Amino acid sequence: MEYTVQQLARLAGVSTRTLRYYDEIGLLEPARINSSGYRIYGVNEVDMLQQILFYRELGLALEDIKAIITAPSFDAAQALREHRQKLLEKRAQLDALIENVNNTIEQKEGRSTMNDKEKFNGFKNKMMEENEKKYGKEIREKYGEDAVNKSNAKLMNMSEEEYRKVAELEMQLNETLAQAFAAGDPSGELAQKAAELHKQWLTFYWDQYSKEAHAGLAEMYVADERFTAYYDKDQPGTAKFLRDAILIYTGMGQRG
Amino acid sequence: MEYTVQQLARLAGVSTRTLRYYDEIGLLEPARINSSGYRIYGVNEVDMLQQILFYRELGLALEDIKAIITAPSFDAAQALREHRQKLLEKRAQLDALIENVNNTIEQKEGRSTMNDKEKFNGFKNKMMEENEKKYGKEIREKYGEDAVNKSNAKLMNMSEEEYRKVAELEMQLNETLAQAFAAGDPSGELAQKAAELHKQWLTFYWDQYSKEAHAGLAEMYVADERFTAYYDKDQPGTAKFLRDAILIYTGMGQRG
DNA sequence: AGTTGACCTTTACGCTGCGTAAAGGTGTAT
DNA sequence: ATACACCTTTACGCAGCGTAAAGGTCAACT
Repeated sequence: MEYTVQQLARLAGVSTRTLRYYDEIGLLEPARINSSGYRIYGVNEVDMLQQILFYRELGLALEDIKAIITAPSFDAAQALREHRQKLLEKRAQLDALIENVNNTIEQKEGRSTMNDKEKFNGFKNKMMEENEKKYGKEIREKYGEDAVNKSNAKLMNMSEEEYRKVAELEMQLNETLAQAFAAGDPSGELAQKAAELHKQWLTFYWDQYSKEAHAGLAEMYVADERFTAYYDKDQPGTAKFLRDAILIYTGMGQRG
Repeated sequence: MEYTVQQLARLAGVSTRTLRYYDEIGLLEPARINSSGYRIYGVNEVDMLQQILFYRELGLALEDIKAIITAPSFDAAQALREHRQKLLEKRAQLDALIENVNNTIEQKEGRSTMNDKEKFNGFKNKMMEENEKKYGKEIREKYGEDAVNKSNAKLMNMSEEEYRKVAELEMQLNETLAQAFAAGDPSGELAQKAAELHKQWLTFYWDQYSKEAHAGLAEMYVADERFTAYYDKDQPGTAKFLRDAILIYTGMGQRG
């Protein structure tokens, strides 16, 4: 099989510009050029491109990818380790940045700094935790025997790292939700993103996700005043808004 | 007070190019231009620049900074929250990348990398791990922002080969130290060799070595009982002995 | 044969935040 | 007068393409 730029591009899910660029920098040259000057790629090039895209997804620079795939004796694992080193340093920098930004925001808003536990507790308080478990019981009856037990086990079993992640997810969710609420459209991009974040957040507590259960919980946010109070604490109507967004997200809006 | 570009640049610790660029994009224009076309900055501009650099350190785009500082009614906290959102997303992406890279490395090396637990269990136990991190925090304060982050990154990044090396170094250190302790003289050849080995061992964990930090750690070996307990586990007094040897080795003994 | 319309080509600017010349004017001390 | 430190503007380069612009090619339809 032979392919023109566009055919290969479609096959691999990249743009034709990308392929021309790869040709330009000598990363992936076509098998041959036809009489009209068209780039013609063969099967080998398809394989090469797969490789290239694989490494690209790992975030390697094209120059590094070139070194890896053109020199057969090149130590790819070593290159990856060096790459990982860079990524880790980047993340460390990001962490420091986020810390600073957090502190600045808190300072600007006149709040004091909190430690992890306070953050966690401040977000979702004990009451909400109880509610979550309580709702879990209903899931258990509806969606399987030990879903709740697993959920609890999952919670108890959270490492500090996971703990941090879930707290972070919650922050993201709250922010996105607030912005989405301001925008006003539960089917809008922001609101759907909030629903997505809510799903991700849920998966920390629920062992298995289902659209039905997700939509069910959304309904409870409006039906149960304790949930409502929590989500409405800054902006009244947020719980309802979140429910609508989730119903749209799960596609369960038409049935209830 | 009035300043030329270079004077202001030196004052603020940026390049003159940066100031000209900020002028170019309208982020910070000089108070006036003198008859020769020189940029002249006044006290207001100094204050502005401080603000700009503050936000720049938080990683905001110059365009956003411009919005914040030029529009007095602008909600800086809101901008920061949106910025944080971006940072959090970036970090989530980075985490995913790192995961992928880790998996790829493992696969390529056929299980020759180890996870953190495996790395640590071999030689330093959990307690020492905590201590290392704890001391790391103090380094961070004393010797630079991200020394610790880099240190952790370095550790995560160790290949099996490097891991073996550090384990071997530790064995050598322990043996040499035991012999030196038996000999009794911290300035003696064996003790100094132990100090040297200790230094080499440290460089696996610290991104940059300095005599000051080395001597500081040595002091902590005596000051902090958890360190002491670790080094004294076979022969009481070993921690103290190692400290003395290191102080002599680093030439920092006279100051403490 | 002519004309679409979908494809192909090369050239080149734009994005971010400056670093780094290059080519030339200014200010001041010697 | 000369040297030297300072100032100016203009402009390329960096990574990895997106996005025109200006123009050939190929198959199909009128």
